[in-house]
Amino acid sequence: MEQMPPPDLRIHRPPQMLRELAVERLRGAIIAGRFPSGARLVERALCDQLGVSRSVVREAIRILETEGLVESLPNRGPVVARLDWGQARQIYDIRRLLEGSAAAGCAAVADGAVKAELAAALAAMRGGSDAVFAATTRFYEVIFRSAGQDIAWEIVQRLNGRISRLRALTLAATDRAVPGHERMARIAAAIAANDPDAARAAVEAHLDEAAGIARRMLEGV
Amino acid sequence: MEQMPPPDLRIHRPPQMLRELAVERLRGAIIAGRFPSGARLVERALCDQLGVSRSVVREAIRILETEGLVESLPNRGPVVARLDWGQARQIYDIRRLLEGSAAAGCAAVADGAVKAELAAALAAMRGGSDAVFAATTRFYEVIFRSAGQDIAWEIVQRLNGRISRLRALTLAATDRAVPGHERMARIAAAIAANDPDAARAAVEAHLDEAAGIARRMLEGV
DNA sequence: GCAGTTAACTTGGTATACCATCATACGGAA
DNA sequence: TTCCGTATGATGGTATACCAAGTTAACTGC
Repeated sequence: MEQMPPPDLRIHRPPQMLRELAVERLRGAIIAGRFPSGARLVERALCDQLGVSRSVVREAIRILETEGLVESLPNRGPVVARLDWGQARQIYDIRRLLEGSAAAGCAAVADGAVKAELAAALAAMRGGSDAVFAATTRFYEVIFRSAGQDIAWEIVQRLNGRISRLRALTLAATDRAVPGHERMARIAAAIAANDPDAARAAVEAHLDEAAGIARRMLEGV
Repeated sequence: MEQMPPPDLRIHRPPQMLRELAVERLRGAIIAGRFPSGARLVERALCDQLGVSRSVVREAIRILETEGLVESLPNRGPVVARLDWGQARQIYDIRRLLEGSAAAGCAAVADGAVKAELAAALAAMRGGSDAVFAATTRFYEVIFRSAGQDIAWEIVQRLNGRISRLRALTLAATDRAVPGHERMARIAAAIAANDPDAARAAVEAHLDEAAGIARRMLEGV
């Protein structure tokens, strides 16, 4: 006999650990530019601002360090990492390889469900910049996961933290939302047509454009 | 007139932080198989074994977590991550992309100094497995750095932590040291000839062979 | 034999204290 | 006045003790 599934009545106490929340807060603040490049991250001050203890702050900083958002100088403590065009170029190059490969792999195996999810993410991109960000993330996650490349997806997400700082400025300066949507629609179309080469080319075109914008912003300064 | 480079007289006080030492010890122990897959990493026990305090152990575990060597279950604590062929395959795929690109980039720009360093690393591979490991690392570091791909090098190093666990078994089982040396010599030759395509092909052949060995080990079980 | 309770252990988190180092500001001597 | 040394404070790094919540396992009573 099939039992009724046990109803999930749990209080849903945040299963997220305090340190994860701290990481997200800090990462968000850095990406949003509330901590400028080179700013010192004073532990005790962060404890007050986040309302957590030093252990949590320190572990969070270690994690952000591995993401390249923070770097610790000996005897000086952590500071917000600087981002120059040399680094951004490398990151775009790596994303070009990884996302291109994932899009090709996804196009090779995409079935109806994958295509529907991509279309849904694309449709969800109407709205505020928060919705755009979430939908974009979802879009790429579907591509990577369906291509069976979870580890590459993790790497790309970590890399994105570093260059997401550019997005804040990009969005503030130019309204790139519409062309971005267009580019992603082209990627989705190539995947819908199960055309790996076209998918890779679309991804690379998208990234080349983004890299160009980043370059103008970072080199112009 | 060329000035003498300023002599480095610094006392060289261990600039390494305790936490870095702990990370290296733990990583080494996991790679060497002293902590089997799935084993729980009890914080207080590690404090005793490493002779450091909980703060250090916890931060070290966070770092190993981002390397994929450890994963933390809520309310259970950290355990040694399991490595299956699905993950290893993904890692080899990513290395194929990144190392292939780096070798091609290196071959495109390599000058005499780079070629000499590669030859030196190759020569240093005579010796115990420690020397082989160090020389191999140095070999790839030269390739990535000379290609201007420091960030990709960091990523590859992090990924390598995960599959280095295989190397311990590989070396124990088969003596792949000699063919490995041969493969790397072919990479160095392609770079010495400034032939990017050949360099990429040599790297990919090397990795395909390594992936094949890993597959037989992980799928056979 | 089995169910329910309890006890021990572990974790995540916090607070606190201590030390070494670095930067700065102050004060005295040439 | 200027320079040097020192006192002081801020900061990071480390260690230790403690608590609440959860898991695990044993134990006990039926």
